[in-house]
Amino acid sequence: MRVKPQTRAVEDYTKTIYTIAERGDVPTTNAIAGELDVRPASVTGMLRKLAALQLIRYEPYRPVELTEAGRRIALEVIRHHRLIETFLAQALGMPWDQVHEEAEILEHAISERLEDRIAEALGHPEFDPHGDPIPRRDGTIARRELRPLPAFSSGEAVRIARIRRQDAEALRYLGSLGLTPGTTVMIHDKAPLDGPLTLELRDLGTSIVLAHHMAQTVMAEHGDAS
Amino acid sequence: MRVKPQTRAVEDYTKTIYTIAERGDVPTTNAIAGELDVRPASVTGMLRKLAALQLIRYEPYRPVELTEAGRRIALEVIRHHRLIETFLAQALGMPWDQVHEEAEILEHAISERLEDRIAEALGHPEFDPHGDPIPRRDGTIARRELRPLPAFSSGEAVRIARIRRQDAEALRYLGSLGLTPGTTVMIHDKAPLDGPLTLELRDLGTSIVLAHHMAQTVMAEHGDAS
DNA sequence: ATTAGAAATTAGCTATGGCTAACTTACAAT
DNA sequence: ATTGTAAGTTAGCCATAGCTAATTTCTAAT
Repeated sequence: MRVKPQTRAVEDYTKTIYTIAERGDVPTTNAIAGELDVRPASVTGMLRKLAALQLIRYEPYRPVELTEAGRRIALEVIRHHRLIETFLAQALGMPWDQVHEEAEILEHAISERLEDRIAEALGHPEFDPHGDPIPRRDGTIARRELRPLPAFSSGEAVRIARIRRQDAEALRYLGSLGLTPGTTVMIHDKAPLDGPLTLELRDLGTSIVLAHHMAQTVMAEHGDAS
Repeated sequence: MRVKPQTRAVEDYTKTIYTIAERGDVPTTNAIAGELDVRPASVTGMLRKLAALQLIRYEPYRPVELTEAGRRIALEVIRHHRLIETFLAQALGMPWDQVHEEAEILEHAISERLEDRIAEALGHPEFDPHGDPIPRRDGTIARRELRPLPAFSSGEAVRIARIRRQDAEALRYLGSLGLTPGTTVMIHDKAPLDGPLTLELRDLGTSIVLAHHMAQTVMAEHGDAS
């Protein structure tokens, strides 16, 4: 999975293109600029460079696409990121709403040697504290059939598996409700017209109400499988 | 001890100036260039910038001197570096000859928040795996009266406290002989004219021979004190 | 006092990756 | 077919921090 020395910008752009595509959006100049918090003009410049490096396929005015080489770099950076998040949470007890920000920087600073050691120490985890899959060294990724909470029906018991958010505030909120990966909840009620969901925490027996747009970011699977 | 956002170059230069002065050398343009592996012309440029930032006092053609602000930055970076080394060795079992290289990069990537957590997890250590003192958050440093091995006399029992080297090869060599901080050795013999030292490892009872120039980098204190 | 040689500086260049302002292109609505 | 608007690109700029080559300064030896 090793490629060759890359600048931080190259790592950030390939990673961003990958994650935009992975969540089903289109990796346009504007989308990338928004994600990286730079101006679109700067993105155009970098896209030309990435294309020259054969990391993306790029036609002006068209969305970009990672090449196989680009994908490998993206996955490597994401692996770094998610392993670091997992390590910070498990080894140092850092709260799950803080680990993303730290990993955002450390992902560029960690060596393969150290990465291996961390993966080893953690027992080669497949998922990070948010339930995001950690790409394996060979570039493969664990696949799961997850759906957002509102896609389940009232009465169903589901196991929360992944939170598709990384902003600290939302994570703190969800954490305070007990909605973390691994938790099993019962869909008690779904208010119509994209209204809030009422959930029952299986373990505590308590009931909570969650806005539809928040529930959309909570991915789950049936029952308390695996 | 917090100051303000600094570039990596600023951190590297202030740290380098500090360590050159700390080991008793004179922080000249050439010395800094050698340490950082850049050309002297580049150093001159950076020195002008550091002076503008009030981090050093600088007169052309003269050695530089850190200001109080510069010293604070240097100590902060060194604290990062040595805490990371200690963490990598203790928490991840990384060998002491590898931790320097990793820390060299991570020292610029770690947040104060994470640093605090690491210090906490380690129980606020005062020394890193090489015996180098870890500056405290308030900028103070543990002081010890150490002397290089050849400064002791035959027959003396000394406790190794610090290795003034960071290259992996020398560290691996010393480690293979058992000469690590905390070990107590007996100076068995000193060959004249800067000849090799014969040492006896107290615990194992084995005898080893060490070149004078290597022994110079091994700092120790009397007996097995503290 | 002069001068050779080492040390340091200056001048001018490079690459990276941002930015703004001005423009071009694509496309949807008429 | 035309045109307005949003999206994207180009041109030209900036800062950072490196480099080489040429020059200057310092210092120690004569």
